[in-house]
Amino acid sequence: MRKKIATPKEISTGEPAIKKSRDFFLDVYDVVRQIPKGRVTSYGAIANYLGTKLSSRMVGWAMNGAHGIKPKVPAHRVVNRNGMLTGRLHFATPDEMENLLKAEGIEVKEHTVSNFKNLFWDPYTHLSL
DNA sequence: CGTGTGACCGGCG
DNA sequence: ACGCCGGCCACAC
Repeated sequence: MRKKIATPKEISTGEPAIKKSRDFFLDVYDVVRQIPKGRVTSYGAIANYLGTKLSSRMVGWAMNGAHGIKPKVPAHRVVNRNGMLTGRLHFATPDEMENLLKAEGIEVKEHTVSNFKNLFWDPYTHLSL
């Protein structure tokens, strides 16, 4: 079930979306949407699940366009390998990401998810190929 | 079509 | 522990 979604450019410019989206983006969004509430995962884990574990940066790029698209993409549940909220500055406000996580019962200190190890949700494991 | 950049990651000194 | 470097690949210029 993959529909056409806009690229970060198209979204940021408020374009009609739907043009030449990459399946990669869609796959990323699908995975992110499946992250259970109260759990988090990393860019690398998603990339790994999609078979392109060396392209974790693309996951971040995809998140860049995950804003305001529908269905909602819980981008706040994606952090880097250390549990750090590296993408927080890309949200409406610098605290948005942190607040969303806290609202789900996740403790955040110093821009880092506490007990990240336990809350980590690996799509490669849970969505078994 | 070449170059630079990035919400990353793993490896190496 | 810490910092640097290379790889990946889509996109903007």
